[in-house]
Amino acid sequence: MTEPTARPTRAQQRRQTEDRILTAARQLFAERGYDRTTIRAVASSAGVDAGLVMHYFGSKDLLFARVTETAPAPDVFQAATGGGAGAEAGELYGGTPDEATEALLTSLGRRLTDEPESSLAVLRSMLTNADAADRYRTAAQPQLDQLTEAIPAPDADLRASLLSAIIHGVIAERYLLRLTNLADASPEQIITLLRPCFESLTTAPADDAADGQG
Amino acid sequence: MTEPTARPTRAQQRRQTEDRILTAARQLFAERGYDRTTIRAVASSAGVDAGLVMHYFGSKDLLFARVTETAPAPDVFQAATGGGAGAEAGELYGGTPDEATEALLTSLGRRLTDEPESSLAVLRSMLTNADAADRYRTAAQPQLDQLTEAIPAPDADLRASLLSAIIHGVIAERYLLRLTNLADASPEQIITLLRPCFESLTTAPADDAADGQG
DNA sequence: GTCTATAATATGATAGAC
DNA sequence: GTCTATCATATTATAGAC
Repeated sequence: MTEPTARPTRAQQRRQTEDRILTAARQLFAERGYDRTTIRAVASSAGVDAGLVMHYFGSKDLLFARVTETAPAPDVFQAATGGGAGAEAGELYGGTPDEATEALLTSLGRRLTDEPESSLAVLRSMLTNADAADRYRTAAQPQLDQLTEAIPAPDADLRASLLSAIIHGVIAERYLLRLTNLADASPEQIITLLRPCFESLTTAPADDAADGQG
Repeated sequence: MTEPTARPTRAQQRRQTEDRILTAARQLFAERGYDRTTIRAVASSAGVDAGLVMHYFGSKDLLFARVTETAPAPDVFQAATGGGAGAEAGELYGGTPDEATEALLTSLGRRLTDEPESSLAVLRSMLTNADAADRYRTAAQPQLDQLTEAIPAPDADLRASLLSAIIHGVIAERYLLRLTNLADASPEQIITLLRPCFESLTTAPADDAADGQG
């Protein structure tokens, strides 16, 4: 029992090093994508040896999985439900089209302010890495379900997919391609310009809503 | 002069083999992206040796450049101007917002029907390859300029960028990610759903148009 | 708990044979 | 004009030393 709380235990030490590695990996995967990020570069950036990274995470695939599994699935209605402790993340919310629009815009506003690096790692890699693509599909599905639920139209699923694709394009060009107009614009500017666009997709024409599945 | 036109000249033979290699490369770059496409795989797919590919194109970078330089820059107003021999590709066209919307939708419709593989090669690779990213920026610029010209608003450049980002997202999810809803939808369905969205971005509110740059 | 040494493989590129 | 052989390098991954 020498120095009961002074020095970190081996487990704490390991956890700390693991975190440094994960942080370095997250950043590099987000900046360069899966293929162009090497174990060596991650280790060097974390100030450790490449062998240690392998020892802790087993393989590059598993390291990438650990980095991207922490990516928060964007909950469309997180904001609309007040963001309190009440609503579960996966819970479906029978919102109106207007609520869906505003919730989606709020969610987009957060992402335009500060998109998590783990999400950028997925977005950067998903066109050339099957695991990343799966991760994206899985993460996007609840959002798609929520939107589809809220859109009163026979083609609600396609409308939801278009909304998702639009957000994908905007985030990709702002953060990954860094096209100047989109990278420099304020979240508010973008939100304001996209609101009518989103409204048109969440709100179906009157006859469409009454229509059949054809 | 034995058999003046019967057998192909060496130049013709070479050109033919080059074309086979380019076709194979185009397809593989579009399917797997730059990094995951190997010279060996291209050669094998073209039915030749890897050394020959290097001999003809010099390097992998140059091969990719040859594949992607043939990607047609989408001209927004190609359709609106009648598609005849009159308008140059780079010529600016002082269209109205409504004309811009319809031209952009027509252009998108073509791409939703049959996006060229050389464009897909660029789109697939541009998040992880600087050359591909430059190619995309260069190809998108004329379209952005045309759109900005046609949108009567102080934030016309941001509106144009958003339109471009939206198209990018839709094309990427349809062809590269192959998300089912977007991959299965008909061009007409997508066009119809996006028309109001595009209209809202090309058409500024009345006071905005009269406003200053603030 | 961390690092060194090395295996096993794959790649872009080059030189030269036929 | 096309292919064989090879170089030089870089990577993930493993085994074992300290």
